[in-house]
Amino acid sequence: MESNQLYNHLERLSELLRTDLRKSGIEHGLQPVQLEVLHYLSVCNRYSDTPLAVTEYLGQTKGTVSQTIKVLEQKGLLLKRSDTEDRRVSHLELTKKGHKLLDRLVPPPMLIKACDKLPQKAHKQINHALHQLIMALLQSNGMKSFGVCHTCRYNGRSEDGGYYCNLVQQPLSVDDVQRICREHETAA
Amino acid sequence: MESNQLYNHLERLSELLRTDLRKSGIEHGLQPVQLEVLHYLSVCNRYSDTPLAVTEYLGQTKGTVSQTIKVLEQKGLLLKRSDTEDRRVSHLELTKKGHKLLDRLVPPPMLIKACDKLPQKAHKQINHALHQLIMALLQSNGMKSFGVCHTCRYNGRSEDGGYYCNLVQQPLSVDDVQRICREHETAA
DNA sequence: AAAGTAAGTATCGACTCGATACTTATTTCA
DNA sequence: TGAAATAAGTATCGAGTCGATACTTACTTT
Repeated sequence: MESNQLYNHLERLSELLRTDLRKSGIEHGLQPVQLEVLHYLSVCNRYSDTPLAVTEYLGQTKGTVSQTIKVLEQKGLLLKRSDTEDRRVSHLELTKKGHKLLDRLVPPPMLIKACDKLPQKAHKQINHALHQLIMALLQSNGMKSFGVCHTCRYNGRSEDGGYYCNLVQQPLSVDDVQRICREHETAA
Repeated sequence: MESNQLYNHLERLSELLRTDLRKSGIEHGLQPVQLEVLHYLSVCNRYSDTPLAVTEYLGQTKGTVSQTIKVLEQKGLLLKRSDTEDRRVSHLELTKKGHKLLDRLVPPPMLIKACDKLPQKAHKQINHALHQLIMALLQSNGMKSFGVCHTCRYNGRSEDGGYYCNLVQQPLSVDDVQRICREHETAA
């Protein structure tokens, strides 16, 4: 069984990460899943900052995510605003307090320490390997990729040379194209 | 910040794995953490099959682990036996039912699918990268390695040519040296 | 306008997990 | 040798997770 060893590693890694996340989060009254939501919101684009997008990203139900968001809002770490076009939709935005907290906790200190000791080359290899694995997982299970616009098949250029999304038919800034989008589809 | 991208990947991977584990576990009435305990017990050696070892491996408190184990015992997935030498200590052992269940759920189908699509070479690279990362994490944070006896500094040979552990002063079988030990220390 | 659908919320129950206090067994050491 | 310290594990509590279900509100379809 080839995937056995791989699973051993993944489970261990996952457990180490989660334990560390729990430990550093608890000092600020945050659960692992809450940190994950904050982190996601800090890297997603303006079409992907809704509760539903979080739901898809985390693979939970919308009820569960709704709870998590409520708590984060009460803690003053994020702000909820109704969409002006479709009032069923909410947009979530980190507050300054939220950003500050995230900056201190993510990436977790444990990981930073480990990275410092790794040579540049190993670092690159690991990053590449992880990316490859994630892609394989998503593709072979027909899941959304949640990649950055830059690598999306809908991403193009407008006449003035700027970036342009052919799906939502909107221009994108340089910052935009480096953010995660829930509509992302890998370029062919 | 070099570790940022790495963290993005790790968090995503961890989340994907956990969601899948939750989904497949729920069908058998098992939580992710319960599956992790079962899996650990299936790969650890006879010095590492105690509640305390599980506690260290999962990075939780002994109270929490005690609960988890109690549930698994009630479900008939594992057996608890008192140590004959030190009656404070319990040894945990998967039942046939436990082994059967684990065989069906681990590795998770999602991962198996992904592995099938990955070329042999990529598979090896990913495995190596993960191992390297785990080692870096454990070393730079002074944590127990939980490696297999085969790679331990205490592992040696006895006069008759068999394996021998210089820490517990006991001979080890061929099967033994491929199992995870809580006393494991990386060879110098 | 009515039915259908989508986004999000409210509530409930089973479960996790840390904290604290406890029991029992072993070790230390005066 | 006997009391204190320590170790392994359990019991209990409370805050929080998470899925299921039912609901509200808003948009879409026909």
